[in-house]
Amino acid sequence: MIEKNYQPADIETRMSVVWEDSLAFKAGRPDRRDAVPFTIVIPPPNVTGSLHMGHALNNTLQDILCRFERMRGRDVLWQPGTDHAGIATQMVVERQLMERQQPGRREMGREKFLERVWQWKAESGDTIINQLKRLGASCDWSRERFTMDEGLSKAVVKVFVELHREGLIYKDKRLVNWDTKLLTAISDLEVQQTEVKGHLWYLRYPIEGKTFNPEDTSSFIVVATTRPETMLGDTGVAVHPEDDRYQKLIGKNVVLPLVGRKIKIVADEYSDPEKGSGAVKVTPAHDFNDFEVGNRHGLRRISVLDREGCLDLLDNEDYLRDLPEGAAQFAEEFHKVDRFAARKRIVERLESFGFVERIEPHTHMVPHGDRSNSVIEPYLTDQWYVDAKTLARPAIAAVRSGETTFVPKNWEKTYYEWMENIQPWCISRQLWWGHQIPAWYGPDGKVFVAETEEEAISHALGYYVEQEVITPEQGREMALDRNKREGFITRDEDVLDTWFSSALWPFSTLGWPDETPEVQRYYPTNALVTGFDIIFFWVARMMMMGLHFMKEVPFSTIYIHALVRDEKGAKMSKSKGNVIDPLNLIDEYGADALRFTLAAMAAQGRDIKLATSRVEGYRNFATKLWNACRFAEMNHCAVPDGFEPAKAKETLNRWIAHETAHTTREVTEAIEAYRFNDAAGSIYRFVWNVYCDWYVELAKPVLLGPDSPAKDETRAMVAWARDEILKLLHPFMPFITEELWEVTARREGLLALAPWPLKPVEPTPEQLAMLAATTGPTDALVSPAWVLPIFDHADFTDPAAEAEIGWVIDLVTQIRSVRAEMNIAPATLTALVLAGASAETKERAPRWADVIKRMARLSDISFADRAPDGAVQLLVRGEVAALPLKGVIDVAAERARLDKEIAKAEADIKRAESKLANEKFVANAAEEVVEEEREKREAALARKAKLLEAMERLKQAS
RNA sequence: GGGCACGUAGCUCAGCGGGAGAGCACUACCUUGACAUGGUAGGGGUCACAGGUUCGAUCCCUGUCGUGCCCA
Repeated sequence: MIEKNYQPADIETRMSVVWEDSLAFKAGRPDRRDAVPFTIVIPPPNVTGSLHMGHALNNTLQDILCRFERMRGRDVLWQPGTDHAGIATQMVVERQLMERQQPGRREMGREKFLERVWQWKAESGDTIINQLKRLGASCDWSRERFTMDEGLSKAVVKVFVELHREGLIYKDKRLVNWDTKLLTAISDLEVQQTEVKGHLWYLRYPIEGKTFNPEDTSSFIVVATTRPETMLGDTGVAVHPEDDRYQKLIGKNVVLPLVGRKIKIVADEYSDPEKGSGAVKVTPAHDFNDFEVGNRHGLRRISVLDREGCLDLLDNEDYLRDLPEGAAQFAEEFHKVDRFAARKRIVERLESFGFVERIEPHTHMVPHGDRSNSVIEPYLTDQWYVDAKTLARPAIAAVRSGETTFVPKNWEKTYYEWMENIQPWCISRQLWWGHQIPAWYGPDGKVFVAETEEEAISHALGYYVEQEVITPEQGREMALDRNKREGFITRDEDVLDTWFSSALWPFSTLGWPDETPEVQRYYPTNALVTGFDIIFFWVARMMMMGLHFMKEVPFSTIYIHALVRDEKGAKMSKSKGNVIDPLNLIDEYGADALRFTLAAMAAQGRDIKLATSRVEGYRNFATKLWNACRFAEMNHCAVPDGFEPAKAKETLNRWIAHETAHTTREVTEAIEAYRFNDAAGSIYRFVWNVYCDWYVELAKPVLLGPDSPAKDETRAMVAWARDEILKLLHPFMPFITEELWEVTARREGLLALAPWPLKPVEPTPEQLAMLAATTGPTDALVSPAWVLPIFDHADFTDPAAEAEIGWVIDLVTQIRSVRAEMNIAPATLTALVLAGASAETKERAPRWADVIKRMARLSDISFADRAPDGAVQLLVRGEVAALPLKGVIDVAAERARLDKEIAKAEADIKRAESKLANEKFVANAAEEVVEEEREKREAALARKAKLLEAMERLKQAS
C-alpha cells in the first residue's frame, strides 16, 4: 500500500537502511563478477567539513552516473573517503583549544597535539560521510578511506622516496610564499591575489660621490616602490637598458638611505620606463621579480624580516655586513618592529631626511593566504619541491591525445595554459598535521630519504663510515643498539602539502603500492566529477602522479561542473550570509527534490544560481509521481507475467509505449553525454505532461469501465510505464523511486540493482572493425557508443497511434481553450458537432467519445455535413469541430476571435509565399526545408479557407 | 594586461542556422472519484547593441557596451 501522503523524511531514513543492509553498493558483488567495471573516486571532502551546496551538486552528479551504470549492469565502484586537509584541520583544532582556553599547540608539543587532532577526527570525521549518505550517495561505504590512514600513508612515503630517487623531488633554497600567521610555506595555488588600495612611494636614493640635496636632481635617483619597508634589504637599483634618462647612471652606486649600504645601479628589462619613475629598487630576498633580477646581476640577497614578518636586523650578518659605523644603532631601534609598523616609521624617517619625493595613491594586487587571509611574504627558506615541469609533460600529452577528455571541452585550454607554465611545486609545510616528510639529517646536515627510519639510519651509517666521520666499529655498534644511535640522525619536522596525498587518490585508495586485485580491476577509473576550482590543485596533479606511477591516465573523462551560487549569482560565503545549507533543503523538501533540482540546473558551462522555489517545484514533481502511483494502485494496475508492451493492441497503450521508449532513449543518451539537465528535463516532461496529463486521463474511462480485455491491457500498461518511469528516474530521485518500486509490486530485488530499460549492446567484431577503419586512433571524440546502435529492444514506433492520440489531444485542448475564452462555466456541458468529418474521424470519434466528453466537458458528440448556424467552429487537424452555442456566445467576440485566426493564417501564408518566391531560397535551401515551406503554405491556405467559411456562417446566423 | 564564460519572459535558466521554450511568479476560473504539494485556460520577450557572412541569424563571425570568473 502506498501511503496517502508523500513524506520524504520517512522514506529517506528507511531506504538508507535498506540499501546499507543489502550491500547494494558494494563493488565486486559476486553477481557482477563478469561485468565491466565502472569506477569513480569521490573528491574526498575535508574531514573538518560539512556538506555544502558544492558537495551536494558534485555528489549528486556522481551518484547519477553510478546508479545509471549500476543499473546498466556494470560492476560499480564509487570509492569514498575523506581528506586530512592539513592546514584547515590543524586550524580548527587550534581554534578549539583557544576557545576552551586550553594550552596551545606549542605548549602541548607535537605528539600530544597530534593525538588531539586524531581524537577530534574520530569524534567528528563521520559528519560529512553521514551527510553524503543523507543525500543518497551510493558509494561503497565499506571501502571508505582517509588520506592519513595506514595504507595511503604508505603510498605517500613510497611516492616521495621514488620521486626523490629519480631527482623529481629536491630540496632548494629559494623564495617561497610565506604565511606569517600560520608560519608555514604555501604553494602558489594557495595564494590569493587581492586588490588593495595602497600607495606608491617615490624615494630619492643618493648617488655615491655626490652630496645629497633634494633640490639637486643630479644628486639622486628616484625609485618607486609599494613596499618601502623592504628597502633595508635592497641590494640594487634597476633601470631599463634603453631608458635614456638613466644611461649615465648605469654601473654607478647609490648609497642606501638610513642604511648606508652601497648598491649598484643595473640595467635590466624588468624595469618598466612607463611605470613609476622608471627606476625600481631591487630587493632579491623579498620579491619574486627582484629575486630573478638579482640572479641576473649577481646581487646579494639580504633577508630583513623574520618568520613572523618583523624586521630582523640585530645579529643579522647578511644585513650588517659592510655597513658604515652607526648602522648598528639604527638596527637596534628597528629590530623586531612589525612589517606594517615598520613601513610607517621608515617612511617618516625617510621624509625627515628629504628622501621622499612624493607619495601617490596606488591600487595593486597583494598576495594573501587563502586560509589565514594574511598578507603573504616572499621569504627565503629551504623547502622541498616537486619538479612539476617534468611530470606535467606526459600529463599534457595525455589530454592532447584524447586519452583523457574534459567535459565541457573548453576546460582543456585552462589545463594546458597552466600545465605549460607550471612552476616547481613547493610541497613542504611547517605544520604538524599531515604526512611527515620521510627525510632524515645526519650530524653535518646531509639528507637521507628513506621509507623507514631503519633504512635511513643504515644509509647514514654507511655514508659516515665511508666518509670516516665514524669508525666501522662505531657504525656497527650504532646499527645494533638503538640507544647508541639516539639523536645521530633527526627527522625532517615538516609535513607534506595535503594535495600531495590527494594526488595519489585514484590508486592509493585501491591498495597501491601493493598489487591488489582492486588496482588491477578498477584502475584507471572512468570518470572524475569535480569543480573547476580544483583543476590545478587536484586534477592536474592526479594526472601527473597517475601517469608517472601507474603508466596510465587516472581517468578517461573529467567532467567539470559549475559553481553553485545564490539566486542573485553571488558566491555563497559565510561572511555574506547567503549560504544555503543543503541539509536544510533536504529537511524541508527531501533529498530527491534537491538532487533533481541540481541535476536539472547542471547545464554545461554555466554556474548554477540556486533559487529554493525550484527545489519546491521539484518536490511537487515528486508528489505528482507519488499520486500517479497511488492512482495505478487504486485501479489494480499490475504487470502480468510475460507482458510484452510491443504486443499491445489498444491504440492508447501503443502510444504510451512509443512515448516511453522515446523518453528512455532521450534520458539514456543525455546521461551518457553528461547532459544531466537534458536528462532531467526529459523525464520530468514525460512523467508530468505525458503520463499524468494525458495517458492516465485518457485511460480513465477504460479503467473505470466494465471488465474487458482492453481494461486488462490498460492496467498492465499503466503499471509497465510506471515501472519504466521509476527506473529512468531512479538515478535522479533514488529514495522515492526505490520506495515506490518496493510498495507497488512484488519485486525480485532492489530498484537500485534493477536493469536499465536500455542496455548497451556489445559491438560485434565486424562493427569494431568498421569503426577502426572509419576513425583513426587519434580521433578519440568518437566513442563506439556514439557510432553504434545501442538499443536492445524496439522503440515501439507507431505513427498511427501518434496520429490518433494527437487528434484527441488537439481536440480536447482546443475545446477547452475556446470554452475558457468564451467564459463558459465548467458546469455547463456543451454539444460537439464534427462537421464534414473524414472516415477516419468518424471511426475515431466513438472510440474516444467518453474521454473527450469527460475532458472537454461535453454533453454529446454528433456528426453533420456542415456546422450548425451560429456555432463556434474550431479547426482540428484540418477538420471543423463545432460547438453549437447559439444564444450562449457573444457573436461579436466570436467574430473577433475568427478575425484573429484568419489574420494569423494570412501571416503564415505570406511568410511562406515570400520565401518560396525567393529564387535564391528555392535554389539554395535544403530540399526538405523548401518542401516543408510548401506544406506550411498549403496548410495555412486550407486553414484560411475553412475559417472564412466559418465566418460566413456566423454572419448568416446573426 | 592575457584568458574563459555570460547578457533570451518579472525572477532563475534551457535552446543555438529554417516559425521563441521550461520552472517559479502573475491573471482568471475550478474542492471533477491519484494529486489544491493539484487541474484548466491565459498574459508576458525588436533573444544587450551595431555591423558582417548567408536564400535565411536569437544561434556563426567582428566590434561595442555590460556582468562574472581565472591568470599575471
